Amino acid sequence: MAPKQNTAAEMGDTRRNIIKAAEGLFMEYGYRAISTRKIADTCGLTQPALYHHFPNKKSLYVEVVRNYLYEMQTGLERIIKRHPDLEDSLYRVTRYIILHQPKKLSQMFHDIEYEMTVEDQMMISQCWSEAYQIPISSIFERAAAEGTLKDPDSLKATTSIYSHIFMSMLSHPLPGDSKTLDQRARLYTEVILRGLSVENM
Amino acid sequence: MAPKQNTAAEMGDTRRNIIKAAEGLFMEYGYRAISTRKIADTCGLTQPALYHHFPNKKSLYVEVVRNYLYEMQTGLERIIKRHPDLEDSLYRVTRYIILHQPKKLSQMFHDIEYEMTVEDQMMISQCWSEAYQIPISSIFERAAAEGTLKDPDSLKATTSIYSHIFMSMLSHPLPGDSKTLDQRARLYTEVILRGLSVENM
DNA sequence: CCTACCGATCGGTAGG
DNA sequence: CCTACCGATCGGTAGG
Repeated sequence: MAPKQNTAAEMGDTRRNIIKAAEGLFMEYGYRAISTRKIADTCGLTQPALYHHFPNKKSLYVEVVRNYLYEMQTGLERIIKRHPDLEDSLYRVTRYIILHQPKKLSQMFHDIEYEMTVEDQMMISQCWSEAYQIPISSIFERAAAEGTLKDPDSLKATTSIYSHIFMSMLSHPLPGDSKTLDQRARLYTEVILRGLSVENM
Repeated sequence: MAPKQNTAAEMGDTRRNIIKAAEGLFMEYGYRAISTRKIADTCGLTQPALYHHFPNKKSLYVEVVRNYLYEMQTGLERIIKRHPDLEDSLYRVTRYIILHQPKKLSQMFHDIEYEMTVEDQMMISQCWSEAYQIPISSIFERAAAEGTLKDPDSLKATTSIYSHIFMSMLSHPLPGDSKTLDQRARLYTEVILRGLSVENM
């Protein structure tokens, strides 16, 4: 019985399967909590077979993150290009992020900070910046130029800090699951743009 | 040579030392990433000695979280009782939380959700509610009664959701370390109360 | 509170 | 892509 050997096309399929299975597991439970055996089981492989596609666990994780961030970047850039209005753009971006964000984005940050090498951290933080920071900051930049946004200098901030705060708001899902996606997105947009107080100014 | 045996008072000291050492480690690196040996080393003990003070790793973690949440509750209640004004109160609470919050609060949530038993989760979520949710909601409740806060119903929300969003904003520290504590707290207070847009209403 | 040690599980390798 | 296996590390226990 010859051991199974796949064609190049099948290899590529298997590789994509592994990345998608690992994405779901890593993002929900974290890097340390997921063993290579668990990932292999989910794909219907034995654990050593993973090492035919990736040199080690860490580089599989890096591929998962790169792949996820690239998809997010593509999605956000598409929305922002098509919707120039500040509130409309923020609402659509919020919807998109809530829908596509892995359960715990902060889990991902933690794993990158404590489990990856410095080189990987730098590469990933570049991808992160291109996927989230730059697209969202560009919304605020555009609005600041139009005069519909508070001048960042007046708050001793920047549009980059604005986008950081906005992303933070979205990173912990609201507890009440009764609300619709639309309601959640409208609530976040309202709060980030106009705040909670009644008397404005 | 008789093995070392401590008095009851010394036992209590050792216990507190363990909790404080474990707090720093667990909150920064996460439950799984910190071994019982690492905690013991930090306290100058051998690993099996920990089991003289706590039945297992999980119950030590639970004590760490309870202790942390209780200190936070005391601090927040004291501030809120003394400062009735909405903006003033939020500013002081923000300062206090930034100063006393463990590096990654979301790390704590993840560990509680995935590493603790359901019974411990229920007990801790009770403590969490008393430490954060109830005190911060009470600020918003008071302001809503005064009419200085947007009616939660009008946004299909509640003061509890307001406080959840507010806490989310604070849970990821701002990247630029150049800003002072005061600047950070003022920025958060401004954004949560009045938002980022210029035209209000 | 220590020394000595256990069974389980981990990431990764050898060899086919 | 599989079987078989390694060294390291983990949480926890025995016994004094």
